Amino acid sequence: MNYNSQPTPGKPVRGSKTGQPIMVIFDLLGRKWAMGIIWHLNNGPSTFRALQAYCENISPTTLNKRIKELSNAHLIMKTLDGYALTEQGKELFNLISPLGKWAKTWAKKITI
Amino acid sequence: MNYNSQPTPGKPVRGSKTGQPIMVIFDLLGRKWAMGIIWHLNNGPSTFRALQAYCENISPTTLNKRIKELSNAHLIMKTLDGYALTEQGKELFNLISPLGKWAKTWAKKITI
DNA sequence: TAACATTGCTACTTTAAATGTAGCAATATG
DNA sequence: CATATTGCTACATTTAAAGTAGCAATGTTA
Repeated sequence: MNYNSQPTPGKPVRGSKTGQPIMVIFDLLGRKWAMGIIWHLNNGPSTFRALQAYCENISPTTLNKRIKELSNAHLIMKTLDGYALTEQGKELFNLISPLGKWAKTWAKKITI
Repeated sequence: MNYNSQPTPGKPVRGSKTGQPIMVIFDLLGRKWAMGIIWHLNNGPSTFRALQAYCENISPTTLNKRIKELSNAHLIMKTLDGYALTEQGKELFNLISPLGKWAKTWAKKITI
């Protein structure tokens, strides 16, 4: 089986030979720093180096890969001010943003 | 820098030296198959082998790691009927479930 | 305008994560 | 008792991510 390194709807990804959209998104977001990048960019456009600084330990190699993948997926784009969320990226952020509040209560419950 | 393999609130994870809950969640869910497992378990309890079958190419090694991590995070648990979502796992599913519908429209827009 | 700083990378090596395959002990089923 | 199923573990291989160095392009300062 041959999986594309760029998760694309309609093409096989890990978890779905038919490329079900939700599985494509899980594959895309389930890569290191992908959600963190989207989370951060909601604060406004950011340069490559600023993103690197935000994602404390990300290597430029990995950051560059995530940027390309998320750009290909039309979730982020390059602007004169740096990388920024697209309209679709903002939509996605709005969907995952409730996780922030939930995570805090979750953290309290599971921490001894 | 030494990161725990089990993302834990309050302990450093990739992306947050202080272990901010949202970063812990991103680290936990941003591992292969983690979200897929939660997604699938919302349909009801599932055995180890059934989960393997659902996550078409997951190796038992990786599945076992994800199960342990998600169990430690109190998102899934073992029951007499197999692995199942905890109450917190159900809460998390409810937060990520809108992604399913959104992913479909996203897929249409980005597919040529 | 020459020197220095910043940005957005690429190249390369090392380390960690995931995959693939085999197989075994425990329990259930015929 | 034989066979099947389940829940793994062990181990080798492959892939992804991290870590580090550095360079070309552009901007900034003296």
